Amino acid sequence: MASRGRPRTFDRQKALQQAMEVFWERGFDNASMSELTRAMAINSPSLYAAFGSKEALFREAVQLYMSEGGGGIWGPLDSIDCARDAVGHVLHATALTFSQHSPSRGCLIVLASPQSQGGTPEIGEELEQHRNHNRCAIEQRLQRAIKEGELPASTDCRAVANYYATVQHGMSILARDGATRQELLDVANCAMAAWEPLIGGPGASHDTE
Amino acid sequence: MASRGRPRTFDRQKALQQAMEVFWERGFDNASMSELTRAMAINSPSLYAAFGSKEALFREAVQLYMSEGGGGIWGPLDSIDCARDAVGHVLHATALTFSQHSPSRGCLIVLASPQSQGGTPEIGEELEQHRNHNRCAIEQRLQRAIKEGELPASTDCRAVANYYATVQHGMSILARDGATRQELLDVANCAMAAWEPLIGGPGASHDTE
DNA sequence: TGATTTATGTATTGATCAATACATAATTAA
DNA sequence: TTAATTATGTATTGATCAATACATAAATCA
Repeated sequence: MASRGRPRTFDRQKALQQAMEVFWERGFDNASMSELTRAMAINSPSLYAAFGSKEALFREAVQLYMSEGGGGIWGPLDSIDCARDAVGHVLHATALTFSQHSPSRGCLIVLASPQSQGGTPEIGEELEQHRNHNRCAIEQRLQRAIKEGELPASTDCRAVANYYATVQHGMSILARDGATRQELLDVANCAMAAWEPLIGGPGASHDTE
Repeated sequence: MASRGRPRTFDRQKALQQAMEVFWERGFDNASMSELTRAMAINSPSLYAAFGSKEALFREAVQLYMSEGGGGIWGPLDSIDCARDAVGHVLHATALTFSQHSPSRGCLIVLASPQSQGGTPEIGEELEQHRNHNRCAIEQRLQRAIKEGELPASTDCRAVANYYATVQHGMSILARDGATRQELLDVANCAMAAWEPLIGGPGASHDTE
């Protein structure tokens, strides 16, 4: 089935990639249409014909972001057998992903519109959902580890998941403030140092001396 | 020395307080002049006469924010004798401060303009400086604790300070995403669970992979 | 008193925002 | 061919942005 009218003269996927970069660097509201069209090397009517609106373009950019950088961070959470390694991977991959550009860029999901009541509420709420989804993913991974006998049943999965999600979110700010890859990795390691005390469970003693 | 011309008909401090609330809820760029003047109950010429510009108003609002909420968080860092208690206080006070409004609001310094290259670069860079200042404050507090013999000389102050600053930043995102006071307190406690492993002395480091 | 100074309210400025109207170009279907 | 369909480039829309011009009001100073 060939397409009917005049064929598109630009690569839709490459244009989307460029748009994602702009949204990643500038956030949703700060990224202007003129900035987007310049980066995508198209005129605004072509953008609206291909993507619908700035908001729809952003949603596609978020999907692309999650399938690339985000995928490497959260994808393996369920496939890694050991729960500690799984959570450790999230923080480790976060450090690597957030520092793959220079200067460090942090997370689009966290930084693009951090205020629910901010500029465009729909966007803020959509990103909030993604963040909550990731938070729940950690919590469910911990609950699975309890079922499998890896963690004690007394583990406060909600609190621990909130904690690691908080670290992951905070790493975005640290990255944006110029942290190096090594500094981000160090933060990840520091955060994982809490693992044993947190899931020590009843009777598990970690006393020194 | 009495003032010369027509006296101001509004309370400058109360107006500034209202402006701070708007910036806190909406961020710098998302807070429009019409929104600010409405909250401050003045017209824009009065605002410009009293504060200079939107940017100058924001800087004053940041100062007010730091003297109120921020003061309670970071002020006692140096006056609390035990380093662990000092850092613990920062996270504990953060949990209380971020959840004192409903819904939870997080930190103006973190959320008002999280992207250095975002909307107004000068604002982003100013807030980045404040965040870096807080990060350094923790680091210096830890170095002091080494000097006083409370912590082993092998403590990686930079890494530990980055870690706790990251948690503190991440709590802003969690708060904005609707976390309750108890959830924020739980996160603070989880983060403090890493303290003993982290300052346990040489050879106590854990790697994630 | 009259001159000076500062604040206020109305109305508006140029700039920029996201989104389109419109005429034209390039393709397929008949 | 001709009609239908889709994309492109130029130019523009109304809305909103931060910031002011201007006339007037209310105070102090001489």
